[in-house]
Amino acid sequence: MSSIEYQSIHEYNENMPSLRNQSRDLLSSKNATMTNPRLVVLDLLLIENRPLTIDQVLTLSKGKLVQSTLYRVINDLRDFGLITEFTTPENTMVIELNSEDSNHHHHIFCKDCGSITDIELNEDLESALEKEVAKIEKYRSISIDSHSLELFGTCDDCAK
Amino acid sequence: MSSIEYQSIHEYNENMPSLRNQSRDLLSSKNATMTNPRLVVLDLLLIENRPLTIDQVLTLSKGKLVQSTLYRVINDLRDFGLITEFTTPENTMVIELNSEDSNHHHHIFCKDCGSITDIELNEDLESALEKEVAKIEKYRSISIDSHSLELFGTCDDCAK
DNA sequence: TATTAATTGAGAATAGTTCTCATTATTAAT
DNA sequence: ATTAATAATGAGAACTATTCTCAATTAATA
Repeated sequence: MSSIEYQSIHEYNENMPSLRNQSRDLLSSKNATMTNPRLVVLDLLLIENRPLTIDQVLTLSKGKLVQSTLYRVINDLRDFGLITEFTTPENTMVIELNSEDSNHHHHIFCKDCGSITDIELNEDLESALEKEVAKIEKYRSISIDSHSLELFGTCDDCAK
Repeated sequence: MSSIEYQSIHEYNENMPSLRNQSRDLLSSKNATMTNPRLVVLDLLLIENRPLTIDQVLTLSKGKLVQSTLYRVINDLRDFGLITEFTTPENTMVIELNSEDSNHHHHIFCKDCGSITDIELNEDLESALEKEVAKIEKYRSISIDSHSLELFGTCDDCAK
């Protein structure tokens, strides 16, 4: 994986009032204790606005996070319902903010640089998919809670 | 995960001539050296006819496989193109036979017992999906090699 | 059957994640 | 504001899944 993923166009520090307030709001909406590591993780997810791997979070936070704390904080934030956790095809853990307005979406994985991009299917296809899932449920007498479409390929930057 | 996954209705042993011959044929079709661990893994995938986790393979092989050898054999068989490797939502490695006649398919994961079931989408939906993927490729200027739909839920047995 | 090349078995090494527990920070109540 | 009670952190140990190492074994080739 190239190092491009570890760079950010944003210069993050903890003195960005509106950012920090958004993170505070997220924690207080869940009645969660407001601690620094939690705020740092939320700040990063808010400012980057994309799924991040553990390594990316550690790198982007520039030594402000202890690894064991990060893992614990991720589990906490997931339990609060603030983030979602998933893994790449190469089995790397990725976290993503559950924003209020974010619709159901899927992911594209670039096999070269490891970047992960959110995509939404067009409405017709998504509803066709849901109908098909309903059919499968009925036909197999199983109950399906959720589905996820993963696309694997090469992103534009890496194709060059 | 319940232990039901580790049981099999098949009584496997190495003296099943047609089974063993199928495994031999698979290896020779790839000009691969014919060793016992490789044959045991292929035998199991053939007789079980479903995706298997590492633990399932170890258990079903009843001590005939050494763990480090199993991992190496899995990598070999994958490199030969005989099996495919993927992971469950809980990050467990799963292997599956690449049978000649197996079409493109997807997986249902039961979150209770961990069973994995193959499904095929109906043709119309699969082709709609492919068209949508082509659109995404064009629109995002990326190239997509493959896609996978994962369904998460509870299987009939576990729903009881 | 002998020689060469490939694979195995057993355990050590590694990487990713979770656990432990004493210390520190946060919250709630005064 | 201060204090007491509760919760979370930091640092490293422990654990788990996977890969690596290498001498011994097995398979393929001539």
